[in-house]
Amino acid sequence: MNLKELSRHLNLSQTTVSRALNGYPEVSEATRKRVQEAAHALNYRPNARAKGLATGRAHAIGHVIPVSNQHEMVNPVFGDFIAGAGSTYAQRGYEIVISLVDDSQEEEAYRNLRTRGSVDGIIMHGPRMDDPRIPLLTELGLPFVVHGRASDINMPYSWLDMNNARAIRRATDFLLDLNHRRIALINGLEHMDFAHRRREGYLAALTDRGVTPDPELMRGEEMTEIYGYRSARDMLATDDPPTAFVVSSMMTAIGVRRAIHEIGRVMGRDVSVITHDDDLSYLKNGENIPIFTATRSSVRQAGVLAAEMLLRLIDDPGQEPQHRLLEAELIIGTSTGPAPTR
Amino acid sequence: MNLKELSRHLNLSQTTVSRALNGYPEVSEATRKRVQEAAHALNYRPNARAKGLATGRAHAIGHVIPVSNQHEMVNPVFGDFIAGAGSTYAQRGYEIVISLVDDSQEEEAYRNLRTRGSVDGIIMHGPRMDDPRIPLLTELGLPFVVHGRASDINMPYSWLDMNNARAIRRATDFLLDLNHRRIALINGLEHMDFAHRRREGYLAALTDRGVTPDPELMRGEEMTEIYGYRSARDMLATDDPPTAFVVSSMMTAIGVRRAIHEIGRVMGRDVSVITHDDDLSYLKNGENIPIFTATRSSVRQAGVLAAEMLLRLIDDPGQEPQHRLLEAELIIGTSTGPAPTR
DNA sequence: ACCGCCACCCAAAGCGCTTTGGGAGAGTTT
DNA sequence: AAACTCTCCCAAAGCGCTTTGGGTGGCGGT
Repeated sequence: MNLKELSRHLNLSQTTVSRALNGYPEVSEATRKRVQEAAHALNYRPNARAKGLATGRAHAIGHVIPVSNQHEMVNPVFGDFIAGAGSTYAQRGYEIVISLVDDSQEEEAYRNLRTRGSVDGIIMHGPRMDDPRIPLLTELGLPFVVHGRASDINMPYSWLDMNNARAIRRATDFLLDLNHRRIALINGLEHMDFAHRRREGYLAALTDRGVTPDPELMRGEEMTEIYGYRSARDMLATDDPPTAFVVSSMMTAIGVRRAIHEIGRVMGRDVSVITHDDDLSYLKNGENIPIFTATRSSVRQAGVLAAEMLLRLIDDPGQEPQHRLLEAELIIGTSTGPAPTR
Repeated sequence: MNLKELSRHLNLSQTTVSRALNGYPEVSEATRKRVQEAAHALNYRPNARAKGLATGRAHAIGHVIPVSNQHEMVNPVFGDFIAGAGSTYAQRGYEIVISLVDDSQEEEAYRNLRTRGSVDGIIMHGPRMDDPRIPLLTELGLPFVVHGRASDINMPYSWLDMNNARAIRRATDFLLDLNHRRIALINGLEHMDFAHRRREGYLAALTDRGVTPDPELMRGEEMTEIYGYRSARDMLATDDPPTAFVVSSMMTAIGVRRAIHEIGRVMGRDVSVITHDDDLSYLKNGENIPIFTATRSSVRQAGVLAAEMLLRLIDDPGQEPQHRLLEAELIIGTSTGPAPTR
């Protein structure tokens, strides 16, 4: 059932039917109703491609997610982010187009989305410190919102970020207040902007209290469980082990916990752990009593807000770039306690 | 830059340019080369919508993922599956369109994808026992592949599944061989087909050895960490606690482990745990020595294979429905050991 | 010299929608 | 009654491609 058939069926022109369905005023309410009913009854749905061709709008949003083939990883955070964004899109009738793209050919992917016209806007994931994608997207002229920021880029662009520096700073301060001085940082890959900022927050907290950061206590890798385990195990086996860990993700913190358990220590008593918690749906940080003391910020919510921001940008393109900085909440769990006195 | 401009630039007709670029034989190799070079130089890329309109093919695959709004969960397995499928699509120039859909309006979503013509085929996720989507998709006539199966549906359709029954049966047998008799099953939601089959495998293993299944030792919920923790904690606190757990996901097994630790028991010695492992990229089951004894089957690989199957179906639609049953591998880790003698 | 056959190329129609630029008829002013 | 003004509706062009149905010129065969 297409427009032509429907209009013939109604003894109306395609113009009128199209207008009736799209809410234009040049059609009487009586006919509009008649058209709508017929459309519903005959199960008519406009063809998306034709509509797109005619209007120049794809009614779709592109999410390009970098898949570094060395790691073969897809960020676990992505599922929840997209779920949040998706709920916003759904309300507005937008589709989600996902491109999984090898690091090496990201530029090509973005250009493709642009020139092939498959999307009206893009959400960019996983920005690095000096991310070339930002100037590229700006040049392409396609509306986009960055989930995160890029520290070394100072051209204007729209972003939505969590205050990583402050969150980790608070976390570190929390441990310092508990008299910890040997505090390890189990960070994400530090060419990623969020990880860089977290490190800055960690360092600032330490130096402000006159604690000299120890390179032996700082790591930055892909945030797997194994990585947390390995890092904690190694660090705890040294002569001067950390008494506390600041960890970049729940998944990794679980690995840290495993290492602590393995050597018969008790988390929260012998060794403290504080982690960032993205509030993932399948990995909630406990129920009433949180497992981990954590800085919490819902990535799902970030998805909702980023999508709203992008749709605003698409709706009127003349707008200034928009920004939104989310603050993490500090959740006190049972994984932290005063530094053990020797 | 569009076809018209490009062809004018080359002093050729649109027809010839189009044919040259799409590899039709009616054009001399000399002109073809000339056209290709110009296209590349001028950064020409055909408009996807126009191409789609003309050919009737969207060059996109739809993934409709159910988002039960009661749970507000997006399956963590999804990220890896889509990464696998995406690598296949990328090679063939297909895009991924994702619809996140509330359980209640799934039918509408599928009909939409069909009649709006945004995709050439669909991969269906999370089939339930008697899933109405299968007859619906068959009726719609859109090629589709189910990731999983639906036990109560006996019409033909294409699917790719893991042998859930056998995997869990092997897992249970493994524990029985170690002399465990009080074996708990921490399953997924049992209206999901995979969970149903796992339960069948578990029950078959027990009854074959003359062990009467105890309803107190069987649970089925959304596979979060918390759920694993809570279930194990409760069961271990009873008068006749299980000595072993069969768990449906790594995430949940981690929760089980937490409960075991919490009461000061040692996993693998006091309490055994065997889990299914989807081999998720960010949650690898250890490195050389697996943490958990597990039945392993890569969901990423499943994504690759399902995508290939679907593309075959799209390429020649006259084909019979295809099937593929993957077997899980049994990985021996340190989380299992002989049943403690009282 | 004629015919037929390739090899190459082209004009134009068509995919299913939106949108421009009217146009007919009823009602209102003057 | 003529001149406007609305209100509703329509025909046709256009979005950027593919594809149908030729056309043209060169070559070999008779």
